[in-house]
Amino acid sequence: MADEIRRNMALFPIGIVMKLTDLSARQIRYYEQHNLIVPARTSGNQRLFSFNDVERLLEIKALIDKGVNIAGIKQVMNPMTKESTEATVITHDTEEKRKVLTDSQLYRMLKQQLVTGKRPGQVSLIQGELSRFFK
DNA sequence: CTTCTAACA
DNA sequence: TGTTAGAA
Repeated sequence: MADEIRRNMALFPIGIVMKLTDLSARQIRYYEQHNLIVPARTSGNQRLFSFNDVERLLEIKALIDKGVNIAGIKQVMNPMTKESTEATVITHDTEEKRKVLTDSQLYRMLKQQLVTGKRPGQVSLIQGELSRFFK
C-alpha cells in the first residue's frame, strides 16, 4: 500500500508529461476537461501529474491511436459496474441512448484489443465501426 | 522560460 | 487538434 502512495504522488509538470507521453499540452488539458485524468494543482494553479496520471495518459493515447473517441475511452477507463443494457453515445454533437452489449462485455473486449491487438473473431472497435456493436 | 485559460484567419 | 494572445 506504500507503493500506491508513490504512484499517486503529484510529481511532474505538464512539460515533462508531454515528453513522457508524446502528447501535446492541448491534448493533455483536453483529456482532463473530459475527466479522463485529474492531475493535482500547485498553489499557483499549475498541474502536477502522478505516475498513475502518466500511465493513464499512455492508455488514452493507445486508444486514440486505435481511433477510439472520447466517449469510447470513457467506457474503457470508467467501465460501469453493473450489467446495464444502455449506454450514452455521442455521435456528431448529438447524444443518444442505444442498446449495446453489457458494459462489462464491452470493457473486456476493449481491454483485450488494447493489450493483444486482436480479438476472437470480431469487427474492429474503431470510430466508424463502433456502431456495429449497437442494434 | 514554463504553464494557464480562452478563443479561433 | 493546432495555435495564439495575454497573464501569472
